Amino acid sequence: MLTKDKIYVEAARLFQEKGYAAASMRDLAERLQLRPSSLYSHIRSKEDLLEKICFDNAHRYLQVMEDCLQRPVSAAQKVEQLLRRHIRIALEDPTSITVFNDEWRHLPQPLLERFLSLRRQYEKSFKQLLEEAMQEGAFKARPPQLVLNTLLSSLLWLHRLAAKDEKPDEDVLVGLLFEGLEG
Amino acid sequence: MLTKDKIYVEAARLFQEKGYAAASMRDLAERLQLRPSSLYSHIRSKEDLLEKICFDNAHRYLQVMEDCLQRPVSAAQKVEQLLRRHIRIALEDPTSITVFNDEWRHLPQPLLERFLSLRRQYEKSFKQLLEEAMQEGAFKARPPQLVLNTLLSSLLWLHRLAAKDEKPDEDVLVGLLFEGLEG
DNA sequence: AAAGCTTTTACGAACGTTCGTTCGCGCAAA
DNA sequence: TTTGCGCGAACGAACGTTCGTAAAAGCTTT
Repeated sequence: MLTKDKIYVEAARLFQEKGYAAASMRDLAERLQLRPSSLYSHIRSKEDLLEKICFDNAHRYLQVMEDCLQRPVSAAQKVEQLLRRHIRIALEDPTSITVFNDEWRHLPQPLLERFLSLRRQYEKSFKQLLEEAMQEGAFKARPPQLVLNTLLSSLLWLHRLAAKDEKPDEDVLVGLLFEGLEG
Repeated sequence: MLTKDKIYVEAARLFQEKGYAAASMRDLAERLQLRPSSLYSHIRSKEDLLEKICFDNAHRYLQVMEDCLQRPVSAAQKVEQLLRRHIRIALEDPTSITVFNDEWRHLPQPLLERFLSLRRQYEKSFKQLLEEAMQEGAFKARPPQLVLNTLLSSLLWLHRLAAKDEKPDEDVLVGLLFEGLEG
């Protein structure tokens, strides 16, 4: 594995454990058995590490959203597929998801604004999909904005459970979330 | 208002905005129109600020839990009351709740362990209450541990909405969460 | 395969900055 | 006269990062 990639992986772990601001480049170097200055042969700055982790995951979620939207199934089924893939990501890669979820606010401008824009785009798509499923009569829960928020809160909570090794079963969780939607 | 109290209030705001590690005592002093050194006439350290905010809120939640548990009503009604008071706290005081919720991990040992112990105690009571309501047949959603986590994730997400001034209506939210429980 | 050249990587030392905090002084209220 | 508060100055520590150097690795030409 390339040193560069190792740095990104370990950085995600470190940011997860201590938070971006409390994590130091000297911490990071020690974990990689390097001197602090050596890091800069591979990366440009600490902020770059955060940037890559945040945007890679943002694009990952947006890609999943795109995949689900263009499937030839009902809106409700699209939502289910979206939930499943969301759950899988959070359970399989809790480390970088934690950073994506909790540390993005330390992005410097103008990256912060670009990141928030991607996030709004994702939430907008999600909300439209929920509204579609409601119009189909598949979901009774309302209003869409609040349903979206409770769903997202549960999905973005998963990485904390995964980090504690309390991974819930995907089918059970999907069942629980769906029952709440069908009312 | 006493200077000391002003410091705690402003510290909570600052920690909310920047996170504990990224917030500096010089920031804090400037917002209070004081020089950094003057802070230390009133407080002992930055860590003390975090400690007070975290533990005050932990005790607040535990007090609410105690109140709800000893009411002479059904378990399901206790849960409803608990949700309502939870929601009210998060919407009315999102600032200190954010710190309580996101920044506790920067507590130094042994405070961290004491804090986590309070948290476990709270979650244990909540879970027992949910199980009771399930035995009464009021709730169909299962398993208790997962229901607890989805509920807590929604409740502990509220402060983010409140901070964005998107406060949901209490009755609507309780309705949504309860429908999910009743299945 | 050996030699020469280029690029990549690791390093020690050090830079300027910011951090939390301490100290002693002066002023104002009690 | 004591007590409490605000302040300027300064401390040592930790921070992200830069720089020049030297060894290592890769490539090209013999």
